[in-house]
Amino acid sequence: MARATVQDVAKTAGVSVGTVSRVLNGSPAVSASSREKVAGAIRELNYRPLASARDLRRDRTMRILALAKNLESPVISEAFRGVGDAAAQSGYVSLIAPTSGSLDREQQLVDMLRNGSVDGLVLFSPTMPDHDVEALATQLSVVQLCEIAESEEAFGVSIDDRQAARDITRHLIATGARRLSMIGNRAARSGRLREQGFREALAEAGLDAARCLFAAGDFDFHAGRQLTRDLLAGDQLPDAVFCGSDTVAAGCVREITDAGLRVPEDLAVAGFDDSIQAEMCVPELTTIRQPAYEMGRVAFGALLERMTEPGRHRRGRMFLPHQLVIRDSTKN
Amino acid sequence: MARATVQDVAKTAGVSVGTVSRVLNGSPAVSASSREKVAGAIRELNYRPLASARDLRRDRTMRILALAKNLESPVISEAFRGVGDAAAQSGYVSLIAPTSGSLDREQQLVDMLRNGSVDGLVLFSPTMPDHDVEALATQLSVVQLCEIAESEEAFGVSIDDRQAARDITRHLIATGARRLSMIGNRAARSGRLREQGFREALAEAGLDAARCLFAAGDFDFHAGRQLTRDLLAGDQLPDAVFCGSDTVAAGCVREITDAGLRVPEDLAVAGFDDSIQAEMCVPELTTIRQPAYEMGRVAFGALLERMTEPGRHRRGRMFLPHQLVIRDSTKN
DNA sequence: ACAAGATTTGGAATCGATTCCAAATACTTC
DNA sequence: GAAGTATTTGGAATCGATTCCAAATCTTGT
Repeated sequence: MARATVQDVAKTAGVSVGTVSRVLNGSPAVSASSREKVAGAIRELNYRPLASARDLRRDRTMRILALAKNLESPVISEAFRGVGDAAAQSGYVSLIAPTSGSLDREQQLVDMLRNGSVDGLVLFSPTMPDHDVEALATQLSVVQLCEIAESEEAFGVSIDDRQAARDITRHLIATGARRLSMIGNRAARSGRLREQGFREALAEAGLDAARCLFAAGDFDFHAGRQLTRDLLAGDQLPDAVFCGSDTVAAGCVREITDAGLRVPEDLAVAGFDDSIQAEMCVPELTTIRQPAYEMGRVAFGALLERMTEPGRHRRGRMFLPHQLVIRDSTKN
Repeated sequence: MARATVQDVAKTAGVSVGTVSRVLNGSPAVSASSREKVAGAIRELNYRPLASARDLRRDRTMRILALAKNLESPVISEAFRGVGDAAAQSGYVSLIAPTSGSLDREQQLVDMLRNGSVDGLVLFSPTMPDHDVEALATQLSVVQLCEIAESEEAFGVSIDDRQAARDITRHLIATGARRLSMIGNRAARSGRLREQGFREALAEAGLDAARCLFAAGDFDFHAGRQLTRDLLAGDQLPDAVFCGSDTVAAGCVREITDAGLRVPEDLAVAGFDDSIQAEMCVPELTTIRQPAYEMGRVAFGALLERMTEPGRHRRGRMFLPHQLVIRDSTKN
């Protein structure tokens, strides 16, 4: 059996297509009897309005899409829950797709916004250059989340990564660290800001950074181990390491422990994100908590504004407050 | 400026809409000169065909959707990469959405298949009852991945969870365990199969299960800790614990270690999935590796078949081979 | 019972891309 | 250069839901 159409429903209900559509869309200008007849026909035929026809006529889809390099990150996952819940409350469906860091894949997905497959886009970790993000955001309904391009025009929601890194580095210094290293990710926008904050905290304490290492490829547990191994192979050991993520910090702690050193007595380690990894680690990690869920809700709010009020176009970045979470991987 | 249409392109190119469409779709019946003029107009107007209009006319979207309870699971994430890569090779875009275990949310997303927003559906961990999965799969293009409903009609790809659990339990027994406990998840279809396999391995060795515990809510690190705490509070300790996931096993190991016992000397612990958690754990976990990426590819293949050949409809389950990975959390 | 007003209804036009058919043009071959 | 075939083109019909307008029906007050 082929799919039933609004015509079929009209025929079996003995009314016109106009009336069927009015029932479908809850128009008040329908008599109770018509409403019933239509409802009956819909049930009988198991009818569903075809999305493409509706979208074509209405010129919107009530769908949004989020793009992220990968979906495993707890922060992204949590932020996307926030987006999804806020979206649902406004009648939108939110979907997500991983780009795997491939420009082609990202392009293909961004095209879904260009060709009207979705009404809006949330960018978690764009692979395209900042300039392209800016161009895209000025033309269409786009909001950035977590990783924000350097641009006056595009709008984005995140924590103040620089300040957060400064806060946690200050904490390391306050607990007695004097030779601080960092394991960072210069490939990420947020990673560069965190490095900045780290260096600022050192500068304000009149300290110089000990050897800092930056990931070449992935920024994960294995990278954390490898970079820490390199760090430990150096001639003078640091007494604290600030890692750009909890996962990397977990690798760092593991490598230090395997080398027979103690955390935090010999080396303090700090992470970032307050993901479950921070709690799984032994000792548990001092880290920065991001209000990811709330960031997602706020980001959707801005996107909704952008989608529904063609005039308005927010710009710049919006910071939500982060929180320093002190655990056993740093001295007290 | 409003969006350009195929009409606009036709006008500026000085050809008919038919010709524009033919160029768009790579029809060979177009002269080189027309092709060029159209290409020029498209560039000039920055034209993109509107998805809803195209989809309406073609009666398909070239999009598929995957649903999972949550996206953080490394197995799901990896399997979805497989789906995505295979889909891309066939010109499909694949999206994913988390249901958070909410029936309403799941319903809303499944409706995207019903109303033609997508051509096919991949179900990772349905919240709806098996019976509904079966009904859905017989009517529309659906394939299950990892978690498979008990149904003859619906098709699904997974490992043989029962056999895998049997394999790893046999390994525990082979290394000397005699009092085996399990920390499992009866809420999941795969969890029930794993419990079955666990019990079968015990039975064939003539052993009785020691106290087994099952999660009430989430099946995560914290649940693993809590359930292990309960287990250790019992009067007679087991000498091995089989956990239904690496994350739970990590919680289990942590709790055992914190209680001053040693893994594997006092208690051996086995996980499941071979996620990164298994390597982050100290000691690293013996576990079962799932060929998640390949499972994803295979699942998409079946889905494609279902979407394009209306007659064919695979049924039953397809198993891909798992692998026992032996690490330090069990004796050798 | 009739006019004026309110409510409900039918049906055609519309959204934008695709496709089919017939017409037009180009190319062979003798 | 004519006849025939092959290539290219224009344009109308189509997909299915929504919406607007005019017509029909129902209320209400007198």
